[in-house]
Amino acid sequence: MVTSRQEKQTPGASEYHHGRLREALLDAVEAQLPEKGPEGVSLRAAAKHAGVSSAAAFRHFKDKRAVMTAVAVRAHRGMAEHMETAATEARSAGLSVFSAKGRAYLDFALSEPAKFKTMFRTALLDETDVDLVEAEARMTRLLLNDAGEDEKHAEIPAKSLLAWGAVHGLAMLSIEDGLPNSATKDNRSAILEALALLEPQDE
Amino acid sequence: MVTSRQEKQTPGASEYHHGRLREALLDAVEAQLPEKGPEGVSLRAAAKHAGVSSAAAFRHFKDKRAVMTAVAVRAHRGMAEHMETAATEARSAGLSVFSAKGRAYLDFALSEPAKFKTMFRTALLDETDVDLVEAEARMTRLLLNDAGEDEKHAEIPAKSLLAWGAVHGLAMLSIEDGLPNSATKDNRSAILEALALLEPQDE
DNA sequence: TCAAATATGTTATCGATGGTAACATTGGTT
DNA sequence: AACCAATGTTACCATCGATAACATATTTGA
Repeated sequence: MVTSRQEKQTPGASEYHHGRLREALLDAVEAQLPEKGPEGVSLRAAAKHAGVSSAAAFRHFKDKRAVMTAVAVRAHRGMAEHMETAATEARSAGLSVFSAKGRAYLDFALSEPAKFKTMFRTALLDETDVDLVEAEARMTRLLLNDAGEDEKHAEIPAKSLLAWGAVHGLAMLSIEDGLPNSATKDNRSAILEALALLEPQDE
Repeated sequence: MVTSRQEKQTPGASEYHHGRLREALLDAVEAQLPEKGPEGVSLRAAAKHAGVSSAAAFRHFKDKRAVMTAVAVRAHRGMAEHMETAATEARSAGLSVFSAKGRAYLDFALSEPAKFKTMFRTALLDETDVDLVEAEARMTRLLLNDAGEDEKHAEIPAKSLLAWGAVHGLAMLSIEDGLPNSATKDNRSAILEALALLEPQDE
């Protein structure tokens, strides 16, 4: 199932240039991700998948780190949209936005574990990349209920930090098989039950 | 600072055999861990560090996975002892064993981040290894306050699961730079404050 | 005791990988 | 039409994990 090079509109046109190699490479890396994991992906395999030579990737990315960073940006954006959708729906349905976000976070982590891991494999990423910084900031805003809008250096409330850590930790433990079998039987519902304890009940 | 091969007692003895190569290799890998990370360690570098040829490692380990598994076992045991010590001290001092364990978990993660990460990089580990299974079970028992002793398939209380996830997630986020600067300024105290919210206050 | 068996080293080599240099082709600009 | 930047190619390198064939030490047991 090798995705052949994207053809130009003009059928007889030369195929020397790919046309959208950058995106094709990112697609190919994402396709490897579930099976190979964030550290196991190969640029050469991605290039071959895109129907292009091994060295071509370096015309679009400085190095492998730049590729992984772009993949992480994609993942961050995908997760943010997933969470924003869930939050909007919950709001208009009069349900808890808090637990909707938590459920969406967990949903994404469990359904796209490799993308989720990639987002946090900082050793593979260029954390100075502006797109990545922006994507991370968007996630942070989402997780903190846009509370920190006043200033960048606002203190994170302990309760928010706790909730953030809990969803993240349970998601991570779940997808890395860090929980014993008893919890793994149906960890999604068990985790949601645990997170429900954090529901901000008007206080 | 290359650690030369361990000498035998008899000075004139042949140096063809190392004597404790297995342990020396694990030491060398651990030494690489902080800088290279769990996925960045090299068996060849470890062998060179131990003063031995590249292929020698495979006389003591089936493959790289077996090496990383042994490192993870060491890390699990180290962390378990750290937590047990903290728990014992808290108990005899009349302090909260719960928060002592949480603090010890966080301590270990923050002071030995690479070892901590290795423990949860399941893609690198052989999870069928008996030593690893045992070490993980010991950690699980510690985290669940030995509550699950009745049976292996006991349900984990939601509160325990929440606390477990929270410490783990906050530790992970902290060492992977997943928290914004505001929380990173002094994340240890901020995290401990967050965890304090979970203190089981007799209820 | 000493010879065979076993354990533990070594060297040579393989295939895959990320990365670079030198060159080729294309398409846009003027 | 001619140039030039963008984007592709081939050839090559060092490093890595892994294996095979061989060398040496240690242990075992007749």
